[in-house]
Amino acid sequence: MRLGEDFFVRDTVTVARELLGKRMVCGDRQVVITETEAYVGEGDPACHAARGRTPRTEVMFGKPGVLYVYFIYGMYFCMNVVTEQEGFPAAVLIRGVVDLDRPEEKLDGPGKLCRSLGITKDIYNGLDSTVSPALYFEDMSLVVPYEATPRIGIKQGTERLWRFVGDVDLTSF
DNA sequence: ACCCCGATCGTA
DNA sequence: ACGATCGGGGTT
Repeated sequence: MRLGEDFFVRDTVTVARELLGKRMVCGDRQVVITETEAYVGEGDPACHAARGRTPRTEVMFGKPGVLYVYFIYGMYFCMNVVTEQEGFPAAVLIRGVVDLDRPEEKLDGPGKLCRSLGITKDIYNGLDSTVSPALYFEDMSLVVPYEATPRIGIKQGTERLWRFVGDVDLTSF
């Protein structure tokens, strides 16, 4: 069952935690989410929208469930899903997944998973995952133990434990 | 127009 | 721990 706007419109930290163990369908690829981070509004110094609305961060202010894909370090893309109500800029960064068909293939790292899944800004930024056939999320009633840690690669806001690393067990699949 | 640096990755 | 890499966002 596809995750809809009602799932993503909630508190970002909750959505980040609950995305662990959810299935992500991207074209013919099926992966399970194992690592996420929450970026929450203009009061979060690590959030791209911390300094207000800009052309890049526009989608973060928009509809929950829409993808925010950005380009970084001259060579990587990173993928987020927008959360909370329209007008409040927040999103969950997808940092790690495992391939359901090749569980040994760990796609750990936001740049690596976008490269492997072919997720680029020009095609995927602004895509609505609640209606798009190209990329969407599904519940798969998987219980995932997790730990919360500081977010990776940021210099401000490190005191917030908004990175979630799941211990995903796929042996029942 | 342009400068600077990043929500990274791979290797050491 | 650190260097590669470079597009483009944010500011001038």
